[in-house]
Amino acid sequence: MVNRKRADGDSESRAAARLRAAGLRPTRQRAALAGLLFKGSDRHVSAEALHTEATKVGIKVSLATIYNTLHQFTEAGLLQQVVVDASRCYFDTNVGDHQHFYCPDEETLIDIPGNDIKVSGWPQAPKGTAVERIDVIVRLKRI
Amino acid sequence: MVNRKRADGDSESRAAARLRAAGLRPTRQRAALAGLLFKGSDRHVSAEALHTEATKVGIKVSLATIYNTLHQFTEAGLLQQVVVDASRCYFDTNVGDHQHFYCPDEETLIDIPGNDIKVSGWPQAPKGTAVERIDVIVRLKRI
DNA sequence: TTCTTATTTAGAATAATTCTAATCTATTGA
DNA sequence: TCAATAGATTAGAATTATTCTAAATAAGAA
Repeated sequence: MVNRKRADGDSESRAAARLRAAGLRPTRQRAALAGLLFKGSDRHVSAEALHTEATKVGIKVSLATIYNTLHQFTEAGLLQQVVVDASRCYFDTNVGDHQHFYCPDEETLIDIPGNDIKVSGWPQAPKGTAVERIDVIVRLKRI
Repeated sequence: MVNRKRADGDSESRAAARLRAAGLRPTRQRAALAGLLFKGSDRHVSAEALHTEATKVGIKVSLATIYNTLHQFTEAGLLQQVVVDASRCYFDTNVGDHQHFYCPDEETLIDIPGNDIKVSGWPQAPKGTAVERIDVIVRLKRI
């Protein structure tokens, strides 16, 4: 019998390979969190929400490690930060070219494919700087 | 002789009229802060920075009032909030159609006129919602 | 194994913001 | 003009999200 703790052991070992490729030591916590984050379709998570979710499925991890991990993943290009309002920040597993709808009422983000939305005509970046990235938030209201 | 505390009494009384028009009682603190905010050209201020500035020019006002006032002004359409990263939020005296460059190194915002920059092609807003506003942050990096 | 170094952890510290309850002040109307 | 009242301001406590710290643990190399 294979040494395996859970049914999703596969997604964790895939995660481990992915971490190694990104230059991150695949520790138990990082592999487990990567397993959660990259298992299904794209997600937008807050640190607190991920901590709650991890705890719920039996991953023992501290909130400090959640923050460390989210930032390391972001550094490594596995995640992207989306800031929608003061002190409400999400980590997005979709790191491709895309933008977001934001519903303040439900505090949820919805992806807008980069192929759909276009930004054009910004002025030249100030001397000594270059454009790193362009973030668009299409803010919604309930009607 | 006219009853006037400072040379900028005029900008304060203009501010008072503006507050009244916005449905806000023109108290001493609000008039003084409006005087600071709307005197010159457009600005991007943080709560802390405005408090420091107010204190420096002799306006006696608590930080709580700064926050209250900035939010009330925003409600009233005199200011607009710009969120650039987790827990760094600015209030913008330019409430017209425009967007921003953001330099993370210097933590400064630069206006991009709405005539210059264009966003197009976003999908239909989800059922029951409408687009309230579109915010674009052109993030810069030092080169 | 054992060693070394990176990682994780609990809990303290920090920072920005909001809340609270008491005090004060602008406006209203007598 | 003045008192009443509703709204505004205040200091300081509370809250929230996040980061820091120093000790304990675990991964990878020898």
